[in-house]
Amino acid sequence: MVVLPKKALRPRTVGRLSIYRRVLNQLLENGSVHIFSRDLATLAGVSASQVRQDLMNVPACGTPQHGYSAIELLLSVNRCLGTTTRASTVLLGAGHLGQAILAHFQATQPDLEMKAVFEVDPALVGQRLHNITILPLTDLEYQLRLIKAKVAILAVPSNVAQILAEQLVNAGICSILNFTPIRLQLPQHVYVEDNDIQTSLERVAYYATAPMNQGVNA
Amino acid sequence: MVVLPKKALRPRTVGRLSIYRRVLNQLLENGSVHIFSRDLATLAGVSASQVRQDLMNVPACGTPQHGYSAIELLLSVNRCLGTTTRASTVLLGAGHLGQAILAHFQATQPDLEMKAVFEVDPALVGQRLHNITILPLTDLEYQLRLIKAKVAILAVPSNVAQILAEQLVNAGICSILNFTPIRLQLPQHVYVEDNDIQTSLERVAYYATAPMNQGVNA
DNA sequence: TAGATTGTTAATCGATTAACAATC
DNA sequence: TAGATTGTTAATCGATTAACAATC
Repeated sequence: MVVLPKKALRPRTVGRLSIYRRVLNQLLENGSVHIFSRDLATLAGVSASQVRQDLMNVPACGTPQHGYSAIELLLSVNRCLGTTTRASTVLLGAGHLGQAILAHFQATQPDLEMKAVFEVDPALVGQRLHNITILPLTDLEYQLRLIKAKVAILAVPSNVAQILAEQLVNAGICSILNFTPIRLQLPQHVYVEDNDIQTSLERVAYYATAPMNQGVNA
Repeated sequence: MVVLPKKALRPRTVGRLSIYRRVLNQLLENGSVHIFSRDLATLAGVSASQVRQDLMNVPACGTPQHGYSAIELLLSVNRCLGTTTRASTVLLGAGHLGQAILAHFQATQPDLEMKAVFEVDPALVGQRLHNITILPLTDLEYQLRLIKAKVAILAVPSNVAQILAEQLVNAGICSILNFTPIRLQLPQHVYVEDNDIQTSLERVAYYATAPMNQGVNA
């Protein structure tokens, strides 16, 4: 096991490490002490090769006899994904989807800290949601700078997605989780993750009827 | 342009065709008649090569002078993705996320027809949501067979995800949109699309702080 | 016609899987 | 020790990009 100079992980690797982390937490709750790559693979829905390949980035340290120490591996993955500082986060859009996302925050406590919720609908502005006051979108950029927001979650109507995204970037946001079906046109340095429910729906519709013979599974 | 015997499209291709479809609809609303692969590419956030590669599956028929006819291309994509029959769909879980998904249905009318909503919480059972009565999870399999459900959307707590998924498959479901963070263990013939908000959150968190130098964009 | 674009094939790139020496 | 597993490199697979003849 060789420790390389730290390098950015690929998005898919980060996704799988995040899954391994959850599996490990679950295992520890159930009293497991050690785990083999094969078993971790099964629980995470990937191949054993993939697990070992991913763990090269962590880095992990297993033995042929017991595999990996569950607790050590978990700590190592945490260190790799960087739980040290919780990035300052804002949510745009307090509709059903926005509220569902806030509920996720409550339950899972990711490496993010929700600092503010913004909303156009005047009926919602001023209300409190999970202990966070809903702010108007009018002085968005000022507020973002004030709280030094780094991450934004975009759960607003399509027609305002691009213009709001540009304001976000202007105000220093560097990572966006985009729930709108619009493909945002932004500078390269901004990380954008699209979570497009509309496309997801159309894909399950397609495979409900289409010839799905040759194990085309996701 | 050669018409090949129809073959299942790959998930990513389906996703992009779904995006092209939306872009084309928008263009037609704005009065565009023709479109070049390069412009479609820009609007969809992909390369022109990618667009032409995808359109080989449709198939499309463009000219060097005007590119593609927007309306013909749209119809062709629709035919390819198969809008003919709307697959019978059910939603499991009527929490915030479930309600947000139902709202998407209202707005976008995908190639799915929502037939029933199931929920454990007795307080919600019996209520109506977007004109659909919320049913209890007790006689799930019977109800699914009754309405010949083909697609299921899973928006339930993690701890019941696997057991419910198995019931779904038993009752003839062949395509699942999985919003839980659990990786479902199901037979190969079932298409499962994971839309894991928790992982999405952890990924944007990672790229908010991590070295994100070499255009690692999604 | 001249020139830009299409449809398609070839090349590249990245991600996953297989293989295997080292190891406990 | 014998045997199964790790860490790592090589091979494969699939997806994206580049190239270019055909074309309008």
